[in-house]
Amino acid sequence: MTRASRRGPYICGIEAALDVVSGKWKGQILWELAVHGVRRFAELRRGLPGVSEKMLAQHLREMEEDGLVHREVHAEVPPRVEYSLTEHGRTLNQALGPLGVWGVERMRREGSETVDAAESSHG
Amino acid sequence: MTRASRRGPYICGIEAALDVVSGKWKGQILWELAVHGVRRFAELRRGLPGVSEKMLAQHLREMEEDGLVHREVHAEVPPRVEYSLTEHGRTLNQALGPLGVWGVERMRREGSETVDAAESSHG
DNA sequence: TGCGGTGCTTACCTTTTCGTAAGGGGGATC
DNA sequence: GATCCCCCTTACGAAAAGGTAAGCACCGCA
Repeated sequence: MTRASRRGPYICGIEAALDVVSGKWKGQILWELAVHGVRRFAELRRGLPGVSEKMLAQHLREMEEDGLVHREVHAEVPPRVEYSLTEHGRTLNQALGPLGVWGVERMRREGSETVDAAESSHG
Repeated sequence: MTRASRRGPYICGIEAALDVVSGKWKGQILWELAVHGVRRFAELRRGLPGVSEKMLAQHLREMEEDGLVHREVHAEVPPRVEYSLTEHGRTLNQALGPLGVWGVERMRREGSETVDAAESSHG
């Protein structure tokens, strides 16, 4: 797993925060959950074009460990698993707001191809 | 280099911003430059315990490419190279503020060892 | 004459991350 | 009865990131 560097002693808050969001899909997962409130595994999968089941499951597990995501398993058939943000996940999302705005500015500066949804920065 | 994924088409601003700060030492480099204004290579090296010359040079070059860092070479003997933040670097640093605060909160929550300077979150 | 400081670069190797493909157990659907 | 959906897990391998060590060109200092 990625436990080697994670949760290391951090020099500053930025490190501690980046450690939790660094991961190819974590930003988008945070976004999806912030926008939709509650999402099932397959819904997230469809919302993140290109993600593999392995990476999605892995990221979700790490984010759960980090206290960002709440995972609720309904003992049904077929099994239903619902993901949502915890309070910490929501505050993280808010803390990411300014960064998202900065990112949109950067995209604008570089004239990089913007995918339609980018306008909202992060929620 | 890391050009493979960098500057890819981004889905949201967060991605565009994270792309620029993700890197083991970039947060701390940003911090050092924000605190001290101008720093020489060897000063940065001393300010980032554990960093190798290779990684420092590589990160600085990437951050220069990304328009965050200004590099000024003085044609002297011995050569003197000074690094400072550009305007974009400074605004990025500001955008990271809330994230740093969140990170400090997280460190506090987890009772992780805090290195003294962590109190200031990121400047 | 040799060492240390300046600001890097290069080669090589390990660690971490990500992707691909497959399987699995149970139920519903065709 | 075959296939699809659900939510994953495992095994394997490629790519990216990071670390180690050495070298370089020049100079001041002892």
